[in-house]
Amino acid sequence: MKTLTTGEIAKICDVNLRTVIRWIERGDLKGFKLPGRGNNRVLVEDFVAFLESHNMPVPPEYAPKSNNRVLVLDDEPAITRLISRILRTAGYSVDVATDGFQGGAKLLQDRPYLITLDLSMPGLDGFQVLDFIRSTEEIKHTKVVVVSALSTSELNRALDAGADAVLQKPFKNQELTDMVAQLSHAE
Amino acid sequence: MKTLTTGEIAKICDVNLRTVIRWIERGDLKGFKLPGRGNNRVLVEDFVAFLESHNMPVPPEYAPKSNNRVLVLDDEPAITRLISRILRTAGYSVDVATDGFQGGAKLLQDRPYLITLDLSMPGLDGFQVLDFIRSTEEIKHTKVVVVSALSTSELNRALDAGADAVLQKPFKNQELTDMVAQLSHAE
DNA sequence: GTCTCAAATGTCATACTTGTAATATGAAGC
DNA sequence: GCTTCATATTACAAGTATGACATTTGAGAC
Repeated sequence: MKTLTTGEIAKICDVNLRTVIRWIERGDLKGFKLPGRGNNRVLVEDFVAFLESHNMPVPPEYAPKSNNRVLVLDDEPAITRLISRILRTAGYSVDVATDGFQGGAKLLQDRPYLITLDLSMPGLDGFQVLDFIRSTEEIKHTKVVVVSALSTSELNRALDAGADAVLQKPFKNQELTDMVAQLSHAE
Repeated sequence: MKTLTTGEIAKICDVNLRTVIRWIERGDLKGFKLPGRGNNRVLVEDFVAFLESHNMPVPPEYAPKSNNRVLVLDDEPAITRLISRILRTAGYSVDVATDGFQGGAKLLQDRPYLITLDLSMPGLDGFQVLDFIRSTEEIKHTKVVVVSALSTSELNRALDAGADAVLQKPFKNQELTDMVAQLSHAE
């Protein structure tokens, strides 16, 4: 549970420490007090919410949605290695899940900006996964890139089911990076 | 009777260990000393009371929670229906996941108190799931009941891997409810 | 433009809290 | 026995809250 002190916030916002305390007292910034003399602490998430609600710049290290966090979900290690190498080289922060359980857990735990999804994993229906993602509030905004060797008509079905993009195997490195880059710059 | 060390509390509150000791010395935080060198210990309930009385954030894993939320993970609808009917009748609030992705996602989304886990789901290695749960901070405290038709030796392996209890199929209704009840009242 | 006023923010001194570093000692594991 | 790790202790450094007061900022009014 990472917290910030008034001094740290003062430096980040380039204001006086006294001012930060007043923000907290006034209720503009949510915080709490330590038992001792009542030193203030602010949860990082509350601080970021404060910054955003006032259109203040959010320092990159606290930006929650750095558009470059990607989760690769595929059961074949050869594929995950390939994709993660390509995307890492392109500057993305890549995490890998090799089964459905890890995939679902990491998606909700880390909230990556984008996920690459194999449509045909053993014991896992890709369309069902797509549907679950789109109907779950916490992750419905996740960009989904379907990577599959299935036919074009199946891939179109994936687009209908809510995929943001599809990539037919085999693919060229640049096709993948272009696609991910486009989705990352979308908003 | 779960207790916390000063180091653990320091991490949770994001303060220095020295500070935690001062809180205890000053009487802000109720604790007691072990005989040896006088290492401090704090009851979880006292710690939570301390947090609440100072309006400090309480980490979800210590928040007073209803011990009756259960997630059933199994790919066979017949099994999920059976288990969820039994547990619902026994008064538990039951959610169901029929594939690994849903299982992982719902575990991290809803943080149920207990999960029933099928060891042999298609495309999903139950031992790997167990390992993932035990090594992921947010959910490592989840009670895991393995339900399987596998041999006793495999079930023992599951216990070694971190399962809190195992249930060999076929089982009687009461075996399941007894087991879940025992784990729910464990702490 | 500039005057005025009010609100917000900065400055400073003081007292208290918390962090840091080094060291010593018990706890836990082998 | 030994090693490794976490914790307690000490003394000191650094950070923070508070109050009183100064300064800046922005919005009207003229």
